[in-house]
Amino acid sequence: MTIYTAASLKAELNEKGWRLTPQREIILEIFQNLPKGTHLSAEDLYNTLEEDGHPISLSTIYRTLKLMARMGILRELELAEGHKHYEINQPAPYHHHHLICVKCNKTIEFKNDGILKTGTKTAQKEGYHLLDCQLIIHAVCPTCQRSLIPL
Amino acid sequence: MTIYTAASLKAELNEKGWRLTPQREIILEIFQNLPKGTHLSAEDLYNTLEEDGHPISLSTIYRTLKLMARMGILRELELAEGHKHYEINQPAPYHHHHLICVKCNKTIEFKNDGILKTGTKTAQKEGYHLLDCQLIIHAVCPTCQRSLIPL
DNA sequence: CAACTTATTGAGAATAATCAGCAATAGGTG
DNA sequence: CACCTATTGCTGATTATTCTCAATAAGTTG
Ligand SMILES: [Mn+2]
Ligand SMILES: [Mn+2]
Ligand SMILES: [Zn+2]
Ligand SMILES: [Zn+2]
Repeated sequence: MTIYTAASLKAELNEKGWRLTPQREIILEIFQNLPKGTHLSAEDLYNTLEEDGHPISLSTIYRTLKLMARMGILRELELAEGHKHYEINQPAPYHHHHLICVKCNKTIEFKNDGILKTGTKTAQKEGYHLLDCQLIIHAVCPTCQRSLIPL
Repeated sequence: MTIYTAASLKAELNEKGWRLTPQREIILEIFQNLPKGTHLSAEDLYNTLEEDGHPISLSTIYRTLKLMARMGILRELELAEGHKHYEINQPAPYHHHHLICVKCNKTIEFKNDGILKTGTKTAQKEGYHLLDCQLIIHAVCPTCQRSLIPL
C-alpha cells in the first residue's frame, strides 16, 4: 500500500531476483492513471492495452495481475461478476471499500478510516504482513428490491 | 443474517413463490451443524452429503448455494483458492471476518463489532438491503514470510 | 560492451469451476 | 386428489484462469 514509480517497482522486483519489463511498467502505469472508481478485469486490461497501442498477451496479463496483487501494488476485487477485478492499492486518504448489489452488480465505493486501522492492527497482532484490507458489503440495491426478477 | 429453521426457511421461500425441498432443508441443516470455522466449497458439500447418505447432485448444490447466499442465509467467501466457500451467516455475537495468507491460504477468523455496524449503516444510507458484510485481509503469514518459494 | 544466466514472454493447449437446457419429478394450493 | 409450475439430476456447454514450452531479453559479470 505504497505509491509506486517505475524505479521503486524495479528496485522491489530486483531485490527478489525478478525483473522490470516494459510490460510490467506499462501495466503499472495504466492502473495509476485510471479514473477513480474504475475496476479492470484481465480482459478489460487486455483491451485497454490493445487500444493504447501496447498490446500484451493475456498470459502475461494474468501473470502480472497476480504478481502485483501479491506484492500489494494492486487490489484483487471479487465484485460478484464471476471474474476478478483489479485497481491500484493506495494508502489512507484514497483507501476505500465496496458496497455491491448482488443482483445487478452495481458497486458503490465508500471510505472509512477505522477499517484500515482494524485491518492493520489485526494483521500485526498475528504477525502477518499486510497486503490489502477490504470491506465487502453484499446487498440489494433500491432498484433491484423493487424488480420482480427472481433470484 | 437471522437464525433460520426449516419452518422459517419454508415461510420465506413460499412468500416468493418458491418451494422448500428436502435438498434445501438438508443443506441448511448441514451448514447449521458445521463446527465453527468450517468453510465448505460446492465440492466439499457434495462429498459431505454423499458420506452422510443424502446425495444431492452438483447442479442442485450450486443452485442452492447461490440461492441461499442471495437470501442472506449463507455467506459467500472468496478465500483465495480459486473457488468459492460458504458458511452460515450469523448475526452479532457470531459474526466474524477473515485474515488470509495469499501464499498458503491459511485463514484466521477474527471478530470486530464495529465493522458490522459500519456495514449496516453504509447499506442503510444508500437504501440497500444488507445481506452480508465481510472484512477480508489479504496478507502473508509468518511462515510464508520466511519461505523462499517465489510469488 | 560482450558473454552468460535465467526470468519472462506469447501462443496455444489444458483445467476446473460454474452454468444452461431439458425431460422427469414433486411441492404447494384448492 | 388434481393442477400448475418450481425444482431436480443428467449431460453438455461456457469461461476464467493456468500450464507448457520454445524464443526472447533483463540484469550481471568480467
Ligand atoms: Mn474501488
Ligand atoms: Mn468463517
Ligand atoms: Zn441492483
Ligand atoms: Zn502462509
